Amino acid sequence: MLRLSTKGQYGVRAMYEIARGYPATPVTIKEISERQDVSVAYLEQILNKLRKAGLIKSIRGPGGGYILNRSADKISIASILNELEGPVALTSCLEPEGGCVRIDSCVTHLLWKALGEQVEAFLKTITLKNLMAGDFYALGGTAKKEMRRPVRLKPQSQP
Amino acid sequence: MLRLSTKGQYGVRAMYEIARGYPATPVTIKEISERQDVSVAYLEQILNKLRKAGLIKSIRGPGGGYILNRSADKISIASILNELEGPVALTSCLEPEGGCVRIDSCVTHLLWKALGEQVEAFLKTITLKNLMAGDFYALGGTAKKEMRRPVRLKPQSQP
DNA sequence: TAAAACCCTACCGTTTTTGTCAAGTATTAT
DNA sequence: ATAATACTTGACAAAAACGGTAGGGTTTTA
Repeated sequence: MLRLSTKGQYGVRAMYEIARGYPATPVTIKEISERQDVSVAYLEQILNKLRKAGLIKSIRGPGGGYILNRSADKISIASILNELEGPVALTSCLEPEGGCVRIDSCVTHLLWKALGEQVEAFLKTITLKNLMAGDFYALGGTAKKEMRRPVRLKPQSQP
Repeated sequence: MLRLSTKGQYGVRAMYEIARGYPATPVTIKEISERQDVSVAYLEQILNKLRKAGLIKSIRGPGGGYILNRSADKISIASILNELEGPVALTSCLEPEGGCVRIDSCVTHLLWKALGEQVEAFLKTITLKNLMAGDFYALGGTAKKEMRRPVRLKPQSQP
């Protein structure tokens, strides 16, 4: 469940490559394509969106390519995915346009909302810099035990 | 991004209705259908899976219906969604069968893995009982501020 | 002025989702 | 017994989303 589209995945990986050239070296689509094994045409679509969103800027002509529009520690994974896949909205009710007729009677509404916020908060915390530095690996290792109870509910009355 | 399928959504809502009858009153598909506004035929598919998974059991014949197989505080949202949508796997790499060729070189692999674990942990914490009791609303209200930093990364060196 | 490189939009095959339909089988109240 | 209730199962189909491809631009610079 909860699959991330390839667009989002490729987008983050592309941003990673672009970040590696920052601030001096523009990275071409072709280079990204080769390093991350994604077609040029598909990358064009993805990078176009990211450029319009102001996350990267492009330099045309020979010697051109893409560079970050701000430093890597100022670009969160959330901001990348938001542009490519829209905001986290686990149900159609929670989409910006809304449109849920039964919010009041819907028991699960707040559940999905809370989960969405949890995810968004997580992704906001992590930046391209984290991804590059690999201070990320802590999550898979030492922090694992901690991660087993990341939720703050009122204490449950369970024996 | 990250849409939950209707099967998962309806499944949780159906379980909620069944939980309301626990332990004395079997709840019929028709009742669930009316209360949650989901077609009987579709519910049949969903409840079938949940029954095979041992979350509920069915009682046939007149007066029959579905009842929980164990108490509501022993059934997590995660267990429901897992049966209906499979485990959280944000990328195909992370599916049980695996199949990722480039794990070593994939910078984002651990990121998606960590996020998936975060989500799963969240859903495991919340039970049908929480959903019914509404001690859930804390998440939308008071706990909101807390939820803005649910991630435990090593402190980032950001000024 | 030509090559490098980005820019844009349309389209299309496949898969997944979201169900419906039809024909069962089991159980029990009467 | 038997009719009514209710679950069980598998096939199938419309519609949406996904995952790209194709092919034509435009801009910049060596």
